[in-house]
Amino acid sequence: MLSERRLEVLRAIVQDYVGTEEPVGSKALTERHSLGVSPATVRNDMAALEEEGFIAQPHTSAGRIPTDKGYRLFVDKLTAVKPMSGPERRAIHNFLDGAVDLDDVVGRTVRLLAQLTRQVAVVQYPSLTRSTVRHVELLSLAAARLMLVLITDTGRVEQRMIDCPAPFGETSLADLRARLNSRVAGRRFADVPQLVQDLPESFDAEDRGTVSTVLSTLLETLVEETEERLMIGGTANLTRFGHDFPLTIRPVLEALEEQVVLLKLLGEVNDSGMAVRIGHENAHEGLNSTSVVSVGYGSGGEAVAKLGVVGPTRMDYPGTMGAVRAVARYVGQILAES
Amino acid sequence: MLSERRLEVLRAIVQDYVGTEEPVGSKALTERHSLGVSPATVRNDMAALEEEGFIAQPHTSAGRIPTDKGYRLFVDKLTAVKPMSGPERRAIHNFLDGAVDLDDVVGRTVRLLAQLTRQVAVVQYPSLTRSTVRHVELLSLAAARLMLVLITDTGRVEQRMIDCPAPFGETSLADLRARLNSRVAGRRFADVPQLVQDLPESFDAEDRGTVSTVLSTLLETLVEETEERLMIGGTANLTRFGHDFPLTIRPVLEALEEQVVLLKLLGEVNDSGMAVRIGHENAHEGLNSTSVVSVGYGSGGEAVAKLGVVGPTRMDYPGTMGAVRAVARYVGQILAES
DNA sequence: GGCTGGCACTCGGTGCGGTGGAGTGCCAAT
DNA sequence: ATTGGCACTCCACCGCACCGAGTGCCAGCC
Repeated sequence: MLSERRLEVLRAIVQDYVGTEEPVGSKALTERHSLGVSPATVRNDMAALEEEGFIAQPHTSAGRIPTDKGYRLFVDKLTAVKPMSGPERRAIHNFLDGAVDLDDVVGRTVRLLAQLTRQVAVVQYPSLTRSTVRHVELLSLAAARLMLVLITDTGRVEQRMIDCPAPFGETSLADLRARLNSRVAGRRFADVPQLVQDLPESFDAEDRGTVSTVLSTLLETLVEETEERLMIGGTANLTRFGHDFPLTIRPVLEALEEQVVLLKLLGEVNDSGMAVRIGHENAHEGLNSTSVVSVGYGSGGEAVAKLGVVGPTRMDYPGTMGAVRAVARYVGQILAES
Repeated sequence: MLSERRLEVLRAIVQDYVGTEEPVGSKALTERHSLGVSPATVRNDMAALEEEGFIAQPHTSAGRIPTDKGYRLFVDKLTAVKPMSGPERRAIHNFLDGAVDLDDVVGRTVRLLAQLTRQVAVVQYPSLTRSTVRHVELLSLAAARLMLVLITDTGRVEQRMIDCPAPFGETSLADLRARLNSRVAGRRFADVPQLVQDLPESFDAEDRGTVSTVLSTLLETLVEETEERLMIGGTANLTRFGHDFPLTIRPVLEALEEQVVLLKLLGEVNDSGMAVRIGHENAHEGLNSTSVVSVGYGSGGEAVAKLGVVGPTRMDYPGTMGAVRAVARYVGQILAES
């Protein structure tokens, strides 16, 4: 195992490198941190750290930079989430509090997160399958044309057009609406399919076709929308990194445009409720030089969606994690209130 | 006025520069285009064009590049919109046809446009004020809690929570819903305010407060949402330009994140229904080295929103304009069908 | 054994002068 | 009005030397 001081050296290297964006040498380290030892000693420690794969040098006779493995150790053992200050927390709350609807909440969250972390922010809309149904509405638009509107407890609304196989009377419509709602209101979307399974049977033969159509549209909606929506922002922050970066920025922007990739990115969340993926830990190779900090958020105790930040592996992990956690917490509150 | 041949030279310069991204010289021009004159003659023409401000040289003894004014002349007089080929048109239609709801239509449109033009695509959601009301729905969520849902003929849906000053009975609710719809359904959103003005008066005193609250929420929604929503995509395409571009790309990304700027960007549309803003013609200075091609689209004859493309001034104008026009046309069709 | 100062070495970054080539402007001739 | 010829300009590229930060290693010291 590495000695205490060597870990301290690694921590110092990470901190300095994050700050300066330049490889850090032994002399600079001893000057900026009171390690109580000479540069020569630090050099020995660095050699050991390099041997173990925590740091690397871009070329002989340059300073060291942390490897993905080094950042991993730093995040896991050498640092703690940095909490937001009181004023910051208030500002977050105030900013989110003015939102008028779900789109607005998500939009504000993205902007806020991008601004706080000065990185790219990604916010997933509250998922349907993990939400509960607040209300199902059926509107008659024309003789054989219906509109289905789904409303979740998180304020999300989905709608679909339905062409009925046969005209559907206003009373049948009211009937279906009432029965649907009594069965599914307040229940989780995931449970809807089995809750409505036997519904067509209780209708007259002539209406049964339409009822089935409506139900299958409803179920389709649940499936399609499991492919979640999300919003991103702060892409301009990408330009703050590496001066080399046509090469760096291109694949990142490309990855950010693919919903599927992004959703995977937010990925699983660990014990403490927060996930940090560093460099090559991200499956998508365009993101091999970025890190992702993500966390679930929700109106109640349970997570209904995720949000996170994408930035260079060389990022301020404690600060970023603090901001992400704080924002998630307040978004949850806002959703619960609405 | 400039002679015919000089215009021809300008056209050749624009085409070559767009293709090669490098300043074009007199010799290269005569080789790649059959102008029927010698390089020396072309040099004279170039000197004249430069005198008039249509082209410029980055430095003495380099080739010429078109100025904004040069592109302007090119777009206005020297070229025509390039129509899409049959297969391309079919592909566009097929791609858009699979959309399940408005978000999906807009999302697909953005991706399509970005891919066709290989530039940044911007698509505005159909505006509320220029749409007509399909239906207004009022749902009772709790004793004194309502949800207002607005549905437009373009498939857009807006919802708002309403806290009532007093409990509101189911019959009153049905009454209000019916009266509201009979007044506004099929009418333009812009006309709604005056159509509902006298509605509270026809209700009992006890319900009047709630009715007013509902109406004011409705009107607020119209106002807030006049601040339109939009979607952008294809930002990765920005990296294809100028190798110099931390400086170039940064302000563009920043501008793209500001809704307000973007909406202004789509701007007015000229006679032919298409607007082209070149370089400094864009008010926002981050976009001084980009051009914007925009056009209105709509389900009927009338435009309900706009879409467009943002790219370098050095872009393929005929092709881009063709793609933008074609996409707008097909999106209009899709919206009309739904 | 671990820490330190000293020292030779490596290697990327920077500044400089020379060269080549593309492109221009001008002019005299057609 | 067009053209070929010609001198000139200036950027891009190349090789070179130099500088300095940083390293690895070693001998000495605690």
